[in-house]
Amino acid sequence: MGDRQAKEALFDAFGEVAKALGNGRRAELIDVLAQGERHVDELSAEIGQSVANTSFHLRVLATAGLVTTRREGTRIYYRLVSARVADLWAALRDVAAAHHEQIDELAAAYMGDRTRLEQIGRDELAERIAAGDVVVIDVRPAAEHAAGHIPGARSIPIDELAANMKRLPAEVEVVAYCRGPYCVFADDAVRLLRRRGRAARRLEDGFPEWQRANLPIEIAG
Amino acid sequence: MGDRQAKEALFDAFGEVAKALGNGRRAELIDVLAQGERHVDELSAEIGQSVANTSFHLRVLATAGLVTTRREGTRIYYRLVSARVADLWAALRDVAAAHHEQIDELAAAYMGDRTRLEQIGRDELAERIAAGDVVVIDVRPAAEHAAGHIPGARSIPIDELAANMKRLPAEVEVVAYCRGPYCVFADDAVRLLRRRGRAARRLEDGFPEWQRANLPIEIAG
DNA sequence: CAACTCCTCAAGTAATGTCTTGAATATAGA
DNA sequence: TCTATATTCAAGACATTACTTGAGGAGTTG
Repeated sequence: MGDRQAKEALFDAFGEVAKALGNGRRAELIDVLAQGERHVDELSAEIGQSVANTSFHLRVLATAGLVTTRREGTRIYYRLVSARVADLWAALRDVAAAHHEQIDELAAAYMGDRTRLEQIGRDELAERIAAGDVVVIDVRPAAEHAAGHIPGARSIPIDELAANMKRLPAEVEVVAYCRGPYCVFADDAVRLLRRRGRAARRLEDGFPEWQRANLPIEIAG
Repeated sequence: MGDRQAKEALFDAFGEVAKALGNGRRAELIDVLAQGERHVDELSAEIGQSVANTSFHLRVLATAGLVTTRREGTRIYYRLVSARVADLWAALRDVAAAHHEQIDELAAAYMGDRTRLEQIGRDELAERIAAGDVVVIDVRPAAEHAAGHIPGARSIPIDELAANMKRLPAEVEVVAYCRGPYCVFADDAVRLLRRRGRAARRLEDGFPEWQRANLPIEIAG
């Protein structure tokens, strides 16, 4: 007790959890799973890897105690073990963004120029929803909307936005949201809407952050 | 923009930060540095590694943007880049403790039996300090006390406690604290005090958590 | 039960991580 | 300037990780 070997084993175990997050593909998986459960095939497409490799990474995450599974027919659905895992992911992202200058450049390369993109805060959006003078669109894939979304938000995956734009009520501001601060869907949606002359902003961050702020959510509606 | 390659680069960068924490020795370093700055020689003794290897691990942490340095004469002091890093470390520890059953066993092997060890909450301790009916002892190494401590706490490193016990005022409860939930010093102190018939409890968690709870601290007093 | 879908497992390879040893650098003090 | 101290750097041995390919297991459907 209290000796070096036992201490090493304990801290190695903490390290194992960090190591599980220490791979870009696994980080992407956590980011997607923070939206809700998904099956392996979808996840594999999401991170652009083979199913075998995706399965391997998911097992690493499961062994580290970060994700768990549920079988439904031939499909196996993965989900985060708890909301704390999403908290950990957010903390990691925040530290990385705050102290790793490179992140800014990489984010800019991935997200494009965001300087002219206006955002709306969570609390303000909650008020506007209550007042009813805003249309909220969820531009994530339909499966993520089904797994949980902001109350009243319409599911219009980014790929389908151009075709469905006319069905949005006129003369009302549109707020788009997606997965989080590093998700491009909402940015793309706002740019598209503005090009077509609509008033549009993106919600700060995304759905998991809305949920973590204890704001109301709706499931499969 | 928005393509897979850019997304991979961004998430790889997040992964790099996690990877920096993904080693038991580096996790120990973060845990120690959460107490305040320390120089390489001390850190090397703290994690039981060669100075060269410790220096290597510190450079990994620095490259990941988690720690930074300050030179003073021939010594180089390392510290966490910001309080957010301590938050990240706490989030990691919490997730690990909550979901990785093995942690419980490893913690028990390292910490010993804690079932009979009473703790006192932060808020309760703050009140008791204000009321003046408690003696608070900081059983971490003196360097950590010097880098920041709970107001009024006496520095009595665990090695020196047995020799200094008589100097503690009689008939007053003693509260010991150290580095955090996985630090053995306070446990050892409480066990020693109780064996000698003193009323003693340990503070829940440790100094970094006290600081993160925005309770008052004192530096080099 | 045969064919199919979805997922996991095993083996292999190239790349990366950990720790040791010994040399090199930077600063302080005689 | 010489010496001592504190830290970093470089090279190398050894273990681990990431991804591919192909086979195998589990459940469903005809």
